[in-house]
Amino acid sequence: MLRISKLTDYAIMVMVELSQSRGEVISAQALAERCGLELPTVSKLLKLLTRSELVQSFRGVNGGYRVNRPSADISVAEVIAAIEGPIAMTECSVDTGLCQQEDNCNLRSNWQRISLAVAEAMQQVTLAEMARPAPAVTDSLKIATFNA
Amino acid sequence: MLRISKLTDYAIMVMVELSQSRGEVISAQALAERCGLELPTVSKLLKLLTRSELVQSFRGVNGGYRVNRPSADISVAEVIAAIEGPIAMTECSVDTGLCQQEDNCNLRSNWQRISLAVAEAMQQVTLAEMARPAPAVTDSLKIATFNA
DNA sequence: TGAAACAGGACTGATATAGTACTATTTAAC
DNA sequence: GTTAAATAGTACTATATCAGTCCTGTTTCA
Repeated sequence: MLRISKLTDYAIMVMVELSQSRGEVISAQALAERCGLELPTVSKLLKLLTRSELVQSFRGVNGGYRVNRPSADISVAEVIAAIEGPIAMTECSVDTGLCQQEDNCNLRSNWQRISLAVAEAMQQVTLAEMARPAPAVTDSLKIATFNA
Repeated sequence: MLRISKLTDYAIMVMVELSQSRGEVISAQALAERCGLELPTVSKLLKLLTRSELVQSFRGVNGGYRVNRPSADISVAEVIAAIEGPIAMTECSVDTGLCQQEDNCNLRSNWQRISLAVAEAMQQVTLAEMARPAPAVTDSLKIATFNA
């Protein structure tokens, strides 16, 4: 169903929560409680988010996590990439040898193009926007025509 | 990584192949050979595609499958939906009770909005386009700003 | 009547995801 | 210095999904 994983969904929740207390250092425990998630799960996410430098960690007593950038500067795409890796729709012809028309298989380049469009869409949605209610449907993200 | 399943990838291959012989009835066996896929796999896909009325099936000797609509009228979104079900990014608050801020949880509506945008993007890409090489990157699918 | 082909469902194995646990390291406070 | 709080890293397990296969039944043409 073309969906992101539960963990990524959680990660957005955690990031939104964290970025609403920007500058403040918050422990994984506190975040878990605020988000209604399990501590081990939240810890796992925060480790990944730290590696991608979306959050900064502080060890020791009174340690925790903090976002540095304002939430309007952090895109959903960044969070997805931190948890799931690069956004791509298919491995398509990665494991080829299958497709007999390999040479004139145009699917691959088209999939890449679609992936790019989706990635761009995600890049334009910030955590600040995720924290607010979505505007009316008529204001939805719009996709320009695919045709050149 | 936000990807469609292998089966959906295969389904696009099969549909592109089928729609290049529009009007002609082609057996699952023949399609499997042309696409370099296993017969059982292709059969499975064709059954799903038939249920979604993307293709028409004919039983008995000399039976097979056929697309009725021209490839320019069939979108990638339709094929994805036939195999994977509706396009949606998250179940988000489907299994809630987790999120303590349920009432003012704005994530859900935003995810729906993003899903809608992605679905629209897929709706604009036709099988005819998938069969051709992708235009230059500068002509990529573009997503208009998320902001109202 | 027999063979070709699809329909439907069930089953199995592989892979990915989700969740958990354990050990090590860091840091502040007393 | 010792202790407790907290993150870092890694490994493990269970579950769910996905991919692939197979079997039985039905339809249709020759």
